[in-house]
Amino acid sequence: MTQNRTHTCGALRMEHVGQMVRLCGWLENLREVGANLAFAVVRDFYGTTQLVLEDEQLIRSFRSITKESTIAVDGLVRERGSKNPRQETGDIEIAPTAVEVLGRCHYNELPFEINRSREADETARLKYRYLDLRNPAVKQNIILRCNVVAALRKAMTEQGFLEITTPILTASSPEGARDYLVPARKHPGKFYALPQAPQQFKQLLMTSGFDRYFQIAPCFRDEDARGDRSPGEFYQMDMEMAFASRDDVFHVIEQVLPPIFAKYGTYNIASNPPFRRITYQDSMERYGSDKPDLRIDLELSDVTALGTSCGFPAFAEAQCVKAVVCSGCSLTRKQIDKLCTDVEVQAGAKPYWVRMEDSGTLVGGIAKFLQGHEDELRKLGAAPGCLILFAGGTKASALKTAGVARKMLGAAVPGHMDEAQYAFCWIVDFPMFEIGEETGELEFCHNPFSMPSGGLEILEKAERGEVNPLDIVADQYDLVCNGVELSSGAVRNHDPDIMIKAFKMVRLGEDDVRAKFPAMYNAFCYGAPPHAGIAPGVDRMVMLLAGENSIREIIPFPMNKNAQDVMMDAPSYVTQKQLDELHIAVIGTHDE
RNA sequence: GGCCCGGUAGUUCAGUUGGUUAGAACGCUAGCCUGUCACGCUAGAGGUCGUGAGUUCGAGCCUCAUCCGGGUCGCCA
Repeated sequence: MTQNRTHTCGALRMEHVGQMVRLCGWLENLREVGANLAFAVVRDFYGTTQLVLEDEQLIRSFRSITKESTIAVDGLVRERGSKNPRQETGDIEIAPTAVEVLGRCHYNELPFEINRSREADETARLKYRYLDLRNPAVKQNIILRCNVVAALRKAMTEQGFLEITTPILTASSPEGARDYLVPARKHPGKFYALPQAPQQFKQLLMTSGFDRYFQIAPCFRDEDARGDRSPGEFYQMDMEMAFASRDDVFHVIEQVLPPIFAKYGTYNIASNPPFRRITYQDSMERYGSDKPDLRIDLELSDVTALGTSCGFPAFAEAQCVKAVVCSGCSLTRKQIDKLCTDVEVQAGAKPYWVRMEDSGTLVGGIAKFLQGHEDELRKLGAAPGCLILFAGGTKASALKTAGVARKMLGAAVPGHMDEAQYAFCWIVDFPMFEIGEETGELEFCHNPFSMPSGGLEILEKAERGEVNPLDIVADQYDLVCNGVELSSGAVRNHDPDIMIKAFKMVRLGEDDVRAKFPAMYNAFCYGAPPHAGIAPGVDRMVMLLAGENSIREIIPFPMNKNAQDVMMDAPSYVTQKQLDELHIAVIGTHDE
């Protein structure tokens, strides 16, 4: 018996009735409904097909095959006696004449039931990921990912971008995340690093004249995981354009992403491009976050004057007090307290609350301090039936707490969030510098590659004391969708003079610039084009499109939270011979 | 690294104030059943209650320690 199948398990329809076919796949189920009648289900990548067994001999052979074994079945396509409208092949069934086991499943109990694997323990799913992926619902996310990556490649190529691969083994970068290091056998004591991003290579490509580059780029960062952040490695749709401005980058992204979201997404796009642009400062003031979820219709109000003067002790010394007014709130006192506690867990500070009764009087929480201020609150939108949350403290703390409160209120109170859509926006004008928490000195806020808005001139003004360095913004931007930071990008600083001046602001000299980014600095001294780029995260994009909350659902072989591959048992110990070759001495392990 | 939640049958979970032999569903095994499709019915097997110590006449339950998992904050130029 050869194994060449004539059809897949998702292909057969009424038009095939009467044909002899061969199907290959996994034996999913056997239902015996009588002494001489049983039904089996065979599954492959494309779907499932029902087999009808009407012969005692045949039923006995199927009974002896463990579920999830792979089989080849020859048989006649028949119309079903009773059809199943929920199955794509539900009009037909196969009456097998022969069955052959191709790969026996050695276990009659699996670590979890294939079709219910999403409910199973996650460690078991990851350990037996090859079984988990047999579940059509799990598999579908991987197919989605493949389609999205293919669509990105196609769209970028059509926009005139070249996909160019950059090295995986490269130099450790001095700033940013922790590097993954690879010992260099031929250079004892030296290490390669896996790239945190192809940042420097793509900028070097710009100086070479490849003026439209992109890459589905693997990026490696040794930082702890999150629900939306896989440990270790992730992919970005990295792109860069020469002789280009911020608007050119926005235009490309607004051409490329919306059709992909429209075609592969679970929801509709809230508004057509161009996407709304919100300055960083505006976003922080109005949403308490630099990645606002615009599906929520709530905004923050500044109530610093009221908060510090109303007599509420916790706000008396506050630098800033923010309020979120949420109309139509039917939460019970218990639910409000729970929400405030949840906000505290995430934001580090607790919000305070009052509710406006139908009569217009304030009750609950800090109501007694606000009595007599009802008119001021009404100006912020307060109305009978509304809940108002207050957050006060340092400006950063008040914004963060109010921002988290806004998100949680939006999710908890019906009518304030239309979940079933994709709401995009650009966050622009990020600050260039900040006062470091540990050093108390001026530091780069994000990355030093961004062009300060105003160029050399603004830095010189800052140097002369005419401009506060903290007011300088970088030509840097984020693409945000539904409260998820999809992407970060910038107009790059391609001018060595401006670079040196920017580094000087944070007390670093030309030597430091040369030492930190030798290739890029040197290259820029040979005539560099102005350039700008961005790098949308592929994993997060697919996560949004799939409507998943865990990044692990859209990665083919994810690691667990502790950066372990429990299926492959990585990381693992290596032999002494391997260590010797690499000139590595291990001085201690956790297992000892 | 901090904080929160969890760990009981192959799987998902319940388990009262600390009190007899630790339960259910699904799965598995056997039998019955001629149109099932989450098939149905009957019976059965299956448990170091994460690990260690403690309190107690008695611990799945209380205390301490420890391991593992998830979430979150720190971190992520």
